[in-house]
Amino acid sequence: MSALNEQALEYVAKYFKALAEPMRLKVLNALQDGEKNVSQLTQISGGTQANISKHLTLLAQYNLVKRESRGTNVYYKIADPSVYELCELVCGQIGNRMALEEDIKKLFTATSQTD
Amino acid sequence: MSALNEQALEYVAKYFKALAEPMRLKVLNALQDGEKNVSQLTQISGGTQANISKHLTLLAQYNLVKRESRGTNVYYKIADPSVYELCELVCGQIGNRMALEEDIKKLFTATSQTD
DNA sequence: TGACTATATAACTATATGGTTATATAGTGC
DNA sequence: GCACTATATAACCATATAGTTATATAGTCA
Repeated sequence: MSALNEQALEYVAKYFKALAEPMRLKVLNALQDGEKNVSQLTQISGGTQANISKHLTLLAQYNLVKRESRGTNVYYKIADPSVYELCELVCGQIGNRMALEEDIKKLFTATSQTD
Repeated sequence: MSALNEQALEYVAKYFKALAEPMRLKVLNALQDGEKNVSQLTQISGGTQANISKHLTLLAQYNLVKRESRGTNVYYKIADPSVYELCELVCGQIGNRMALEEDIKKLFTATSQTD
């Protein structure tokens, strides 16, 4: 990272920003076991159709998911599973190091190792 | 990540959010070769003192950096070097997969492997 | 064609936040 | 105490964005 210039930093920041939203993480989470269409993702995530569609559009813009229309449905899938490595790393860091408060610690130590 | 609940997702999202800002990445970048005080970081980053101080406060809240006062100076250092793994992963992903535009590709392939 | 379903988008609101300027706080040395 | 330096914070503005509602678009099937 040492030689990254301004423009590159902005790109990296934007990438992190795409992941910095609970609903988008939820969607990515739901896509772990394979592609799903918008209706399915809407139901799983508990959001509204419009909102999920917006998030999916954003995720697709950052190439985090791939879009494929089939009939009237649009299926989305993870573009690169290495995105989950990021989440694992973050969960690990939070679980191990950031858990100053006990209740937060519990959230992660109990659940983050199950993938 | 599969079993993460709402609260955990929010925490992960917040963590990503802490990294989703060019100036903060710049500061973290500047801390790669060891601790620095606020004045140094202000100069390196090119921001204002108040702004850098705000970013540092936020980074400290998320335990991304550690704070240590010595005299009138306050020194900050990376709390856990594994944060750079995240950046590496992201740089790799952007460089390899997200580089739809050639000019963006160049930003990363030329510079991101130098750490 | 028309009814129906699935998805995307536009317009809007409310909230969060990055940056700035000015000021407060705190340590050092006289 | 006073001057000086370093850092943090408060108040403010401008912008970005998550979510909502309503509507548009597009595919399917009768």
